[in-house]
Amino acid sequence: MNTEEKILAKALEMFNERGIEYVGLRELAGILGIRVSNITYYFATKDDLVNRISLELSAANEAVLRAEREPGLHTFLDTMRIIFNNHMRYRCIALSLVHILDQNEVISERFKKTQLARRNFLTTSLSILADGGWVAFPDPADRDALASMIALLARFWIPDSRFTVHKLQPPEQIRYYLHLLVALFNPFLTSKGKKETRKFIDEISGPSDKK
Amino acid sequence: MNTEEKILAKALEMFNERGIEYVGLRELAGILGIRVSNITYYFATKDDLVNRISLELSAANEAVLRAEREPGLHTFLDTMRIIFNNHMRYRCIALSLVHILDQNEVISERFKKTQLARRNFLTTSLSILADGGWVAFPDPADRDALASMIALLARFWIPDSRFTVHKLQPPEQIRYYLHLLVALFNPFLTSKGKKETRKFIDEISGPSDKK
DNA sequence: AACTAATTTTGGACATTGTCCAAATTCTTC
DNA sequence: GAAGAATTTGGACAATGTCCAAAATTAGTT
Repeated sequence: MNTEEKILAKALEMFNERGIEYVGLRELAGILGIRVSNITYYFATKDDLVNRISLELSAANEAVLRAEREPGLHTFLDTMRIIFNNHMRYRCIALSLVHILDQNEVISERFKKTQLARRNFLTTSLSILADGGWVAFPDPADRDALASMIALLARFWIPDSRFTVHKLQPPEQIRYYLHLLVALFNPFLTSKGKKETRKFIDEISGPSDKK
Repeated sequence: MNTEEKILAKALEMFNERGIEYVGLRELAGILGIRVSNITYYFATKDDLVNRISLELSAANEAVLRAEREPGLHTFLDTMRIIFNNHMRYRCIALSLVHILDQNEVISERFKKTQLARRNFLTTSLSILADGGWVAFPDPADRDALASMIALLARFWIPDSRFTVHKLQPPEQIRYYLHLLVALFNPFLTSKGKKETRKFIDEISGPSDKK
């Protein structure tokens, strides 16, 4: 592990724990046993460091979305589960998102593209799910509203967990919001869709609830 | 208008425009034609200033929730509309909420109480709406999920508007998210409920769309 | 009107932050 | 082993929020 990787790893760890804004470069350098200017050699500004970390998150998420999987509601939910796990691993980014986008031109531009791609993924996914008979939207506007709400949930469940379920452990927080995601689908599920959501719910609550 | 009020007014204006973190005390003082230490005389720390502003928002919202109004879906939606307007007037708070709560013990404690109260308001409101026949929840869990999603929407529509509809003017942004709020109710509306949501939609889109 | 006490305002200092740069050190390569 | 590139260092800089003693202003009392 070279210096650059050490910096990235420790920075992510500390940023997640205490928040990007509250970790000073001098403290980070101190813990790593190096000098501040050694950090700025690899990352000219703190923003660059944050940018790199957020690039890692983007890469992880894009890998998930690029993966070809059997279509269906279960697959869709499972994809979201993996994305939620990524969010948790890089939660410092989600927690400072507004702040970061205000400040960081590079991330801001990339984020806009990401948002468009995610929106496309969502609407096409929902259309496929409707065509395949997993869900049914009485009103076409229901589909768009669902897409908007899923996007909102995916974007803000991490900050929301600070207020709502912050006493829970991370795995339980993820479960809570995955349940909420399923609940969003609930009014539109066909019996075929219900079966897959039940399976999904069983899977995510299984590993820790078994006795 | 005394010095304290001048500081509060100009601070809110600048915080809303550029973000709390990006307005320095020296700049604020400069525009007001006073010295920095004159600000710290009234607000010992910047946090205290932010705290006061967020207190104003809380007071405005609590006044809305305390107001006795005729029960019903239309009243509920209209109450949310007023709250959304308050959020817009104090949008700097919503935009830095996570940041503020991490940093500011006083606001953080008060916020927890506010969240509980808001949650109570939501669940009892939804129960009343169900009892009154405006909405019907096939599954009792639907009601809780709806409450959670409304809470999420109310908490994060302002930051979300940065990403999604940030090219729109504030009034249109509010309309967009009020439509989303109505869409959340959509699957559960009775015909009685449908009538009131239609009326509400007409009202909020009327004033600017009339030709 | 004059004096006193309280309130308000000021100028300057302080520690901390991210950023920057020239010099010193270490590592590669031939 | 020497030359050149890559890395690391120490110290400086401006900007920020915070703080304090002194000056200026205002309010109240005789």
